Amino acid sequence: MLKGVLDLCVLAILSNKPTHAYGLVEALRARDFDQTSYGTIYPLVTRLKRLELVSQHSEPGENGPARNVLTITAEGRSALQDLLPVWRDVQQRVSRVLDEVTTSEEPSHV
Amino acid sequence: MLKGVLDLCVLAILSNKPTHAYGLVEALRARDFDQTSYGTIYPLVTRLKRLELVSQHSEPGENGPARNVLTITAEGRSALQDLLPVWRDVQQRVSRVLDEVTTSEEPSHV
DNA sequence: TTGCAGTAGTGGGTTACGCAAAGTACCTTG
DNA sequence: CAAGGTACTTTGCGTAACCCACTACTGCAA
Repeated sequence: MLKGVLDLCVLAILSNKPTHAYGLVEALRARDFDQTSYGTIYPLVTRLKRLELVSQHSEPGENGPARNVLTITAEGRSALQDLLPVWRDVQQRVSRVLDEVTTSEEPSHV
Repeated sequence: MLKGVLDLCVLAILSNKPTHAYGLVEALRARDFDQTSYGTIYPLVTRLKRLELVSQHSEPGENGPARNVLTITAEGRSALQDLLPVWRDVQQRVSRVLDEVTTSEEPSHV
């Protein structure tokens, strides 16, 4: 249902600017997705490539080996636009259920 | 990371009033969790029982077989209170990443 | 008795995430 | 030029969640 939010995040980041997988991990970690590791991102990227939502091309590394830079495709942007409302929808549904809790709880402490 | 939101929803509903598993499915479906099925809820409930977050007692069914009514335990309420901020946190992190998209996208077509 | 609606439960398949480890290419230093 | 460090890539395994399909049982109505 809502697993795959990482896909969404990766597409979002890529829609800003092309990045290589290693950079994606750094970007996500900088955004408080601390536990995100290479073992999570690389298979995810492979999946996105297979679905042709991102394309990959090699660039000579500035200080290191060549980098496989990932660029979001038109299809990827389209998928992103499709997924955005899905996420917002899930978010709303969950929030609505959770609101029932706080409403029924007396706001005693805190 | 955020799979398991259903657990959160179930706990939230149970915190309002005790319900049997069958009723949980109905409650969730009424809240637009359309694809939620018995095969999803029953194992989930079993898990919650094993963790002692909910307790179960049998009640004579009004129109049908006896119902196994689920009640949230104190431990369950505590877990719920712990999980709530986690969800809100994930929600915020994701939203922040996704905001980068809409910000960088020019609002041309719809 | 048959049939149907309400209720309970299980098993399998798919997929995603996290961990850990390893392998490769480039640069720097000695 | 050799050694080591760093940037980068890749893979495999384990765990767990969700969905689907199926079975089975109870009670009531026709």
